[in-house]
Amino acid sequence: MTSTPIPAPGGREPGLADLADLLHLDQQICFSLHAASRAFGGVYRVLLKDVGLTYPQYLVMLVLWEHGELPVKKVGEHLRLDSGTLSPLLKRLEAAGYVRRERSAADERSVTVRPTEEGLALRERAREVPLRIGAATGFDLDEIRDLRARLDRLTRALDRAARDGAALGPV
Amino acid sequence: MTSTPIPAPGGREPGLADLADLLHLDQQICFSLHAASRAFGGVYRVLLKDVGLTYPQYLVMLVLWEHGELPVKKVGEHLRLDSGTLSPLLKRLEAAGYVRRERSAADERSVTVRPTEEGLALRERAREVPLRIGAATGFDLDEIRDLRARLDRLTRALDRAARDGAALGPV
DNA sequence: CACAATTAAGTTGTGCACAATCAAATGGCC
DNA sequence: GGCCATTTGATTGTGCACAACTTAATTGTG
Repeated sequence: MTSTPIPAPGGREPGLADLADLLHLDQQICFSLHAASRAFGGVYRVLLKDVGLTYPQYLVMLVLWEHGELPVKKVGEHLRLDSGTLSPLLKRLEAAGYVRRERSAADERSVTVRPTEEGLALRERAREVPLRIGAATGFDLDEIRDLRARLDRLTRALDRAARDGAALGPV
Repeated sequence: MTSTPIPAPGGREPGLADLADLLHLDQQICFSLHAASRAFGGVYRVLLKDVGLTYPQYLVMLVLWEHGELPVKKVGEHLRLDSGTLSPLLKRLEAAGYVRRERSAADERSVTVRPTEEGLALRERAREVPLRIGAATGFDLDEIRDLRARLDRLTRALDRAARDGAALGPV
């Protein structure tokens, strides 16, 4: 199939001004996202310093607090991270005493990650983090919900595009 | 000042359900952003592979294509990156032949980054990237604009919170 | 049972992000 | 001029993200 640069959902043909705009907006939407993600990282870094976790480690602990005990594979599915990222991260969490990793008896390929007592206790110390993050955003609940929905839709579209590469092929 | 966990802009007192919700939404908004940012990275990785740039390198080249020649400091201001990130990145771009770095004669502390002919030629090869990214998002121009505005507002709020730490202090 | 294909983790290598630190150059101020 | 704070990059160290590869265990199939 040949290129349809932007399949305008409204069915409207983009004019020249829109196209010129897009060449900038492209830069800006990805950059805005990148910047927002790093800004979040900065706030989490401050908040989690006392707790003793990095932001990705915090995400892993959130998953474990909720599910209690999971194979590495499942943790990766929840967070969309692969073993190349999780293996060293989990080792650091284990070295810090927050989780234990054990080979599954049922399936020797699988490694089960389980929060320790200390890891569970960490939940208390991180209890206030969500509210402070919420306050730092300056967004109210509805705005957060709405933004989250848009981002998730965006992620699904991007994942789809990257997977089947349909929109990415030669123009 | 004491804590006002979420200063609801609507003036509405958040109920218990909202608060419980927030403890999850917090996780979800930061995670959604994180995921969207990485999803973008994946699409850019595919698109830029042929061009021979990583996504952050592409951002630097965008800045240089637009401004022609800048001190490292200015590049960092445009992208919110510090020298610890830019120095090795720029060295890789120089090794690839896309930029040249020269000490400024006027101020020996400053290093000027200038795209080479090859670096400028790269612009042609990256010309279609924005449209393909736009197509991959599945968003139309208005949606992109709107999302960008929200993200920028979020980034400003988070930066402010991280800087003066007002919202981050002990509750 | 034997053997190929698949799956789960781990390992290695590259690159980005950022804190902390350092060195050199500059500019203001007495 | 001499001194000190500031500015600008570079360097070092830690950690995340991901591609490519390896190893070991499991599953499927003839």
